[in-house]
Amino acid sequence: MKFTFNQKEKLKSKKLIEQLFTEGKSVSAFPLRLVYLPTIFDDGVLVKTGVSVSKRHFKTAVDRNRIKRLMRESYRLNKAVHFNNLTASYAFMILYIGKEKPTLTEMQTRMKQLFEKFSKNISEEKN
RNA sequence: CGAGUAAAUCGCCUUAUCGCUCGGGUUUUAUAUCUGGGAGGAAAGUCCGAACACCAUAGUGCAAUAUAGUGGUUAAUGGCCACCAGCCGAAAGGCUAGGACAAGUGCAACAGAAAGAAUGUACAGGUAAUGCUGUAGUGAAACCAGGUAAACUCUAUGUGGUGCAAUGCUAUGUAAACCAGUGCUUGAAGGCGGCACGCUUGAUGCUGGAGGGUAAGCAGCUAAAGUGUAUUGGUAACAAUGCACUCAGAUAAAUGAUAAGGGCUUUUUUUAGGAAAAGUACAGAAUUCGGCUUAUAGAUUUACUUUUUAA
RNA sequence: GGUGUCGUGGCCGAGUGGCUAGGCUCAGCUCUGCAAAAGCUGCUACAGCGGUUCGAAUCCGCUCGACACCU
Repeated sequence: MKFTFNQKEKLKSKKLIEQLFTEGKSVSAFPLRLVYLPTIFDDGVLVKTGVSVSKRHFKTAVDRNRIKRLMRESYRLNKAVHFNNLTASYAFMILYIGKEKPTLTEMQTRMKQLFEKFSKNISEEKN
């Protein structure tokens, strides 16, 4: 896996997203929250991910864009380490539930914690 | 110099690494790689005006609604420009929904004799006599006429509706299926701007129930009332002509992240060199334009005013 | 992206341009041995900024916020 995050790796289908929120499970590492659901994709991509920030906590579009960009950036840099040995394929949605504007380093550490929690949950489910 | 007024402009830069997105080329159709482009003055609010698209855009009457000095400007406007008038300011200058109450209807709390079909206080003047006349007092407005239309209204001028989630095409699924009601020339239900008249379409229909599918792609989608500049006409808004340029097109939604260096501002320190710290606004395209309004750290330019105060 | 509706004390909610009703809550007092109930008294409001007007919650404009609808 490379440090990429292009169109194919983004979660775009409206239908899938609705299914994800109704049936999916979640892990959280404040201020992040990951909703996931095992899914099979037609185009052979292992993981599709979307990001989201609430309009309630951040009024202006500039702030929301900034946080989403940081989330995408930290996802891009950290996904290789954690998902290389993933067996099933998943749909992800990462939500920002905090109220303060984060920095990249904060975001990265939280993202790592989130993924560690996630892989722990997965292995427990198998056992 | 300070204080102020008006108009206009800019609103961080450079390099490297890792990414995102659109167009083009090569290779392959999984991709890989090369190359070019990639937020704003307000992209915002959606307050006006248009372009464009659809609604099968006959007509008459009644409603509804917008604007309001005069002239000009424009594709158009409720915008803009010039002039007049009124108000504010010492001035430069700013603000103004700025028609009509002698067409009709309404409204005017409290106070006051009295705010329209009702009557009189004090003082002064005057008379044969009397609110007959003036002043005071109340009030935003008062001696008999007025005020108020961002009150109804009248006058003049104008106005179809819905918005790119418009609209067209393709794909998937089944079902022109089932149940109940209603209707088929004795007319259900629509269309013609809101209502009425009138006109018109009209039956495999319309309404409800239960149930099924999609919620995806393409076009619309960016070369235009375009941008820059010069000249000419016009007091100006603006117009005409010449030359040059091509400048985002995403769709769970790209335009980013990090590092280093440099600008700029403030503070501290230092003896005029520098050093350190902090800060570097408002804010993110979504069919496209012309305005208006609102937010905005800081910087620059031009023109003008100057009562006071200092020189 | 577009269209529309609304904003009055802590909560609900009425209001012709002329002193912003009423109920619930809260606080104090009366009553009680103490509470509850009841009674009396009080507190806190027109989303913000301008304009029209003698006077604005009300009329007009702008701004802010909340909610609903259109695929």
